[in-house]
Amino acid sequence: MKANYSKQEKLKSKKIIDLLFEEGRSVKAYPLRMVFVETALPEEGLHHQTSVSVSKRQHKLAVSRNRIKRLMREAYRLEKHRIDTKGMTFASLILYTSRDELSQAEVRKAMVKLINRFNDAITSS
RNA sequence: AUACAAAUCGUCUUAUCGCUGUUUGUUUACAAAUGGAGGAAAGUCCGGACACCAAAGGGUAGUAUAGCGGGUAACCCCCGUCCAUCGAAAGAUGAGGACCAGUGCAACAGAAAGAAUGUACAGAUCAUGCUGUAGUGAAACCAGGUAAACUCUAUGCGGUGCAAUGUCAAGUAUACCCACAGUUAAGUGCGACCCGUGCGUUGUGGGAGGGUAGGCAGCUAGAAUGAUUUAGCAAUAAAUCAUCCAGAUAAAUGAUAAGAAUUCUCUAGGUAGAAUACAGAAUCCGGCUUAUAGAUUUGUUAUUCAC
RNA sequence: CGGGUAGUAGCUUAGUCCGGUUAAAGUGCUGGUCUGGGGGACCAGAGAUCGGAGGUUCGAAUCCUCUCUACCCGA
Repeated sequence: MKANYSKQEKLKSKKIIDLLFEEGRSVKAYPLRMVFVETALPEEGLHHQTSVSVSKRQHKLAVSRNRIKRLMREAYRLEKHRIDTKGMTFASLILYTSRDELSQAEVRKAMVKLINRFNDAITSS
């Protein structure tokens, strides 16, 4: 699998995002938190759509929010081959919960941990 | 050495892996080529362009501006200049029209602060607040002061904003629109009020559509940028030549590695370590205001030293 | 993109429109008295240069300009 993260893989539907906050389950790996739900996706041939989010309350400057989101996207791009959806389709949203700005290495390490816990969570259910 | 003014830059290079606009080629997802944040993109404080709202009405109210002259598409902007205040100077700052149109206001002190009146001393006088000085106060004998007090004068301002607006496809209830004919009472649109003006309710005929989630246009070639010349004290304008320089939409512009540059710290051979500001386009321009590590250039002021 | 509200003792509010003598009140805090002690009541006291900067004025919490923070509303 190629290590890219293009427009088609981003979660954009407002309805699915509302569904996530109502019915989604979550796994955590500091400083990240992933909310996910099993649902049908608008794009054909994809097993997983995701999106990233940073709280405006915790990071007031647009510059720092942009930087954190870029780091999260980069980490997801490099590590998404670890995701195993077992043939089901999932939508998810990754949230950043820390007030501090971390380095790329730390975010990537957390992303690996997060994806492993996600795999465990959907296997056990 | 010090201070003042004006202007500029505000990390760079290479490799690998990605994101995104456009073009081309295969083909419907890849490949190649080529673009991809700022001086403030910010605050949203002013002024416009553009679009729609009945035709873009009249008056009142409201609101903004305020020496004089010029610049500009326009301005609460910019330039020149006079005056006032601050500074040793260069220079900086200024909502700087009118209290002989009217109304109001002035704590404390003071005889008296506005249909005013009278203390002490001296002088003058037939006599007297008649004259001067003192005293209170920010302002005191006069038809004073105060308009960032109401107000007056002059000038400007219709409203809403690209989620404007147009268009395409999907699709369902009669709440929508147009034309004609009759009706003029309530009501309602035109930012507020008054005037004025449009609509109205019924019938006939025709067109089509609310809400929801989308695609496309608007959407970036412009009061554009750079250079030169000319006019002008200047702001700025004109001419010629050259250039194309972000268009995302749950929202691109990034990550890693190596090297270089600048600054600081330790040590004094040079190595080692740390840091590199403020901050991220969302219709587009012209300003203002605020944030900003550090670096550079030009001009000017007074003092000292040297020649 | 557009519009609005608030900021004053530790906390909650007056005063701001229409400038003036010591910025007012409740609660909380500190000390004292009453009680064997606590609670409670009573008495006394401290605590603010009015979010920040500049301007107008003789004088500014109040008027004007800029700015910061928090919150709300509309499309």
